[in-house]
Amino acid sequence: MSEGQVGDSLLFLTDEQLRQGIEAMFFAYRGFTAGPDHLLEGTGYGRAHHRALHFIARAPGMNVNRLLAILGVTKQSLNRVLRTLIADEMVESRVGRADKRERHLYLTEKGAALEGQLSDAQRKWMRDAYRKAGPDAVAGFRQVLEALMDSDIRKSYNALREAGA
Amino acid sequence: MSEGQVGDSLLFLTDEQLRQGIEAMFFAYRGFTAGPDHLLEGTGYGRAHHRALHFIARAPGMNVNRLLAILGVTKQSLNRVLRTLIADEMVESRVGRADKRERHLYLTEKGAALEGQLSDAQRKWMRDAYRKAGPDAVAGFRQVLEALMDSDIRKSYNALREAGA
DNA sequence: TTGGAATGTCAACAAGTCTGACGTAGTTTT
DNA sequence: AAAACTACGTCAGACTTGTTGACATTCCAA
Repeated sequence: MSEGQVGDSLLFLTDEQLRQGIEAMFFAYRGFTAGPDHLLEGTGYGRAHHRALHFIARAPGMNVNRLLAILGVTKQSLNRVLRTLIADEMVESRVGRADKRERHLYLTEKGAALEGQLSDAQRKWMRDAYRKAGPDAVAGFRQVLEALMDSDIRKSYNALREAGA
Repeated sequence: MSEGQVGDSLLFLTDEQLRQGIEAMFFAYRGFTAGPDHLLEGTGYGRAHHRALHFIARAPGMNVNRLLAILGVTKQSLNRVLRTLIADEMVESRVGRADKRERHLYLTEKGAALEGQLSDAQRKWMRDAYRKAGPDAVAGFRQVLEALMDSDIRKSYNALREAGA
């Protein structure tokens, strides 16, 4: 692509700067997921289970379709994860009252305990990074992340923000 | 971004703020990888191949062990990827001059062309996000990402930065 | 009431990761 | 020179997580 070295105020957009950003994103994502991944080692659960638990905790009563859209996987893929979580009594699936086709998802006590453990580890990692970088850096971080999202995904993200805030 | 309330300098460390950061990271990573993933659809290659191509492009002549450490996978896993890339003449593996046990990796013209395509797509996505967020946000973004890395990984990251700059 | 759409489940398969064991060539140590 | 170690490749087997295809149930609207 070779944006060529433009002028001063755009100099941070050289290919080299962009490449560094790409690599930073790659490496940071590893650090970001390492804690929960490690906690789940040998439990029979993996990252997919963590994600499901996270969003069910975040928006209890959510139906499967909604969760599907958030996670961006096929329903079959999610179903396998959900099946084991339900069998292990981590998640409860209740038939919808208004529409009986729907299944609404809730964490059990056991599920909430596990989710809390994973969440704590990940939040701690995130908090330490935030502290190191400082509040202004955090604001910028969030701005760039939001700009990196696909526009459809950004809708899910904002819906969750509003629900959670 | 609308950090909402805030005001005092520590409010950004509430659990809710941290959860939003975690979700933003998750969703942003998806947007970040979607371009190359889509380009590779139906080519027989996947994200693993992209990563290998990226780092070989970044530091040509790198040996297998070094690449292994950067990617954080086992040699068996990397080997499968590398085997197909070499068979398809995307990557060339040359016996080391000083130490003949080592294999040094280079992109062929064909490999460089493919890597360029993938890289262009990802840089374009990154550039657009950077433009939307602005230079100050980018600086903060990079600071937080660096703080999110595991310390071992940060060494690889910085080694690449020095090599590339 | 009947047919289509939405929701969710079951089954089979593919990609990519892992561990473990082994082979070969080259290097270093003794 | 022999022994030990290192770098790399490969085979085999397993697991997680993603995919498509087929199917059952439920709802809604023509």
